Amino acid sequence: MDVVVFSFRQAEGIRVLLCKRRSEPFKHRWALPGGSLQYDESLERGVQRILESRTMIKATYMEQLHTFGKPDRDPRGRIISIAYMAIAKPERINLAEDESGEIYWYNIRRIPDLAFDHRRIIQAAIVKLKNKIWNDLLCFEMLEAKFLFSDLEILFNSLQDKPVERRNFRKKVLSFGILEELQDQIVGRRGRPAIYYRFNRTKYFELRDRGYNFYLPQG
Amino acid sequence: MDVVVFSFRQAEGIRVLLCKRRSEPFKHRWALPGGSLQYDESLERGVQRILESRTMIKATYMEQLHTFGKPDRDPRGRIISIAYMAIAKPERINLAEDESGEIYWYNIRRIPDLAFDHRRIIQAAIVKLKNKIWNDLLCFEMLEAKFLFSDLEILFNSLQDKPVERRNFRKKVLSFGILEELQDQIVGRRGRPAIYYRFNRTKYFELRDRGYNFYLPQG
DNA sequence: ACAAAAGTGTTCGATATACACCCATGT
DNA sequence: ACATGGGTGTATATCGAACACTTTTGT
Repeated sequence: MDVVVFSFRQAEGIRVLLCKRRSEPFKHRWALPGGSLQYDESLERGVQRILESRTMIKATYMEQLHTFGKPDRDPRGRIISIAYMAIAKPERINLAEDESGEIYWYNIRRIPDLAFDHRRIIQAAIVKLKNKIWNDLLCFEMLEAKFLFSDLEILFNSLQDKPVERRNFRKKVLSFGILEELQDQIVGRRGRPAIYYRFNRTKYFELRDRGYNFYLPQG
Repeated sequence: MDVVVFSFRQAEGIRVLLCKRRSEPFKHRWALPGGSLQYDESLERGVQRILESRTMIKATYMEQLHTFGKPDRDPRGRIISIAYMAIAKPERINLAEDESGEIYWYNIRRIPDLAFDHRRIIQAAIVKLKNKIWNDLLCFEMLEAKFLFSDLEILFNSLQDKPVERRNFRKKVLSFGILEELQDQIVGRRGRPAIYYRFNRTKYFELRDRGYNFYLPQG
């Protein structure tokens, strides 16, 4: 199994977690965190176990991506990879200072050469992430509990070429009625202070279950 | 691997191909066509081979659905199923006269008790089919080369409770510019004769590649 | 005062929605 | 003639697209 773990911070953009391989094949190449499923664990538990044992990072969201099974995808023989897509909150990111370590968060626009077919897997995960963010508001899984509207804006912008139109974007997102404005303001920065928002998950699920459509235009 | 094969005919609606199991476990229960992947074949080829050997039916469209891996999903032990969704054209359907045979097309609203977790797999496939039909016009994969607008209408109606509004539906679908009106008319039926249409796949792909959005409203 | 970032309203065009009658054939 | 299924047009409401200036703070 392999996992594509994404995280987001305003300063760094969207990043993917990679591990440097310690053994052949592709020794010293960067690769997705991965490993073998144990006999009696579910797929989800297996992915969690592998991720945590390899990287000490816990995913806050996880979903099956695709199963990759080309006969020649692994030089060791017939190995099928059930790939998962996951999201980790930025507060969990405190390892890996630079690329010289064993683990590193790479910006999705600057992925190095990877082992196996892992580049393809990441591409597939990015496509899925995009869809989920635009259609299912998965964006809120990528933000901290309190966030600024500019965080959201930058998150969306890091997934497409043309930036969103701020006024329309704001209007539409707020119209869903799933954000709570906090009294808190961010200070100590230049410019007008921004308002913090919180995601109301309960309301979101309520609407979702009633078939409400969270599609965001201008994607 | 297991396959959920769908087909459609105006008279019968959307149906799923099921096989009666010949061996334990779940002997004599209905189940999805399935089998084991061979060492050196790709997932797609494996599914095709299994489907054809079990049922003599060739799928005209195929796509990976999901991998099901609960530890207890198979009483024989840890068996993971990579499930595919497929579509067969109605002209391929000429076996299986009734439910007493080995193979039968069951209407998706009248699925019997199934072996393993196959009911879940079918549910997942139906959700995916719905999405694909509404957003990617997968509907045309389910129709014959020549078809009537009423075929389309009935196909859409068999996936949702409220019927589509005929005038709006027609207007929207025609606005995509991917249908060609044929000179042919259907005869020998009561009522005003209907016009045959043909799907222009080339135009469809052209538009698709330019990011055209084939979303159909009122879903 | 100025630079930097946050916030806001309106107009216009496109498209989804709602709705009811006429048409062409077989019987 | 009538029953059956096929085909069509228009008016209204909603929503997406486009667009530029004001506000509030730090320096």
